Amino acid sequence: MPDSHSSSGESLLFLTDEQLRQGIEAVFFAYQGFTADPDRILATMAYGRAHHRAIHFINRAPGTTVTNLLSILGVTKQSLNRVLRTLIEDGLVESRVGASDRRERNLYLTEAGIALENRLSDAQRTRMRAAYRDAGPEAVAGFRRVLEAMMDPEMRRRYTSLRESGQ
Amino acid sequence: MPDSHSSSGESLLFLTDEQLRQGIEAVFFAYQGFTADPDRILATMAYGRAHHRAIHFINRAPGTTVTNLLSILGVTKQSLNRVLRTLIEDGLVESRVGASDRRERNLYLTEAGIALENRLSDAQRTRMRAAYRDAGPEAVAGFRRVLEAMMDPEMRRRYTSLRESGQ
DNA sequence: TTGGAGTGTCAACAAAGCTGACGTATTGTG
DNA sequence: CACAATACGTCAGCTTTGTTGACACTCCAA
Repeated sequence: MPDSHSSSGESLLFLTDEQLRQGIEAVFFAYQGFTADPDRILATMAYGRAHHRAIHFINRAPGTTVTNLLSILGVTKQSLNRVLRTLIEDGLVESRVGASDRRERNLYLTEAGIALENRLSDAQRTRMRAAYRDAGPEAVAGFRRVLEAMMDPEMRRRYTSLRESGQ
Repeated sequence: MPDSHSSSGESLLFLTDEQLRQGIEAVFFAYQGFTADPDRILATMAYGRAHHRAIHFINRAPGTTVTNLLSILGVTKQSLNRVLRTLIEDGLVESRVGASDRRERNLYLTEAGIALENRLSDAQRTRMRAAYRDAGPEAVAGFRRVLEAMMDPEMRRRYTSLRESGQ
């Protein structure tokens, strides 16, 4: 994309360190809010954010493999495995031996897993819905555009492909 | 709550669960990118994200008290104290007895602390600057508006007052 | 048949959060 | 002045979630 702002003094002014700092702080405070509601629910169980993330992405891409989940979450195999094991033991996640490649494990949420996922994402969606409503549609489009630009290229690729498969 | 969008099909469509889910995932992936650069720098020292946050807000509001920092960061006194102690021992932060109320401790960055803060926030600002540039000024305005709406009211208050004091 | 990929697991450790309890100044109040 | 409350620091112990390193097993493909 050509730089359509190079002739705009406003655009230069916009990128002062102070403006950038405010953006950084906004991300920090907003992320606190973003995780607050699921965290409250998870705290009543023996689960944490790591469980939430695993449940979210298994729900999002049922049948996903462990390796794929690892690359999305960006943690080590050992760390994910600990979380996954408790979820399987508790009957929230099912691990099926891969059909074509039997080394792989395809992960699925059980009924109970889906129920928890709904509780968690309902809470999170409610906040997002309210924020979107307050900010308005144009703001949301900009919000999404900046978030996407903030991602590492690798993660943006994963995000984009998830988005395409989801709809 | 009255449905203020009943006359706008587009607005209703906008708030589908699928759209909200995409926003949630975008926040997750963007936050990975957001913390990646400082994390890389901090990993070369004996520091982590907690140190970064403390340094950031002490720099932002020099002379702030411990209690104030606690409420901004949303952690316990014990947790913050561990971080603060190492920063003071390492000569990055100075703790001065309060002038008016001598129970308080006013926190300041030292020269070395300022130097580290600059390294860390330069890295983070560079990414934000690039994202802002890619997305464009209107997108940034929307970005900021949605982030603010996502915050807990209490945090939004703190964010707003920081913003005012900063400029 | 053999190398390597995908998976799981053991052990040990670190960062960073938490609760609870306690001590010490200092300040404000009755 | 006496005493309660506030601000801060600290000790001890625990949890979650991340990390390395090592090793074993299964299975696919050359």
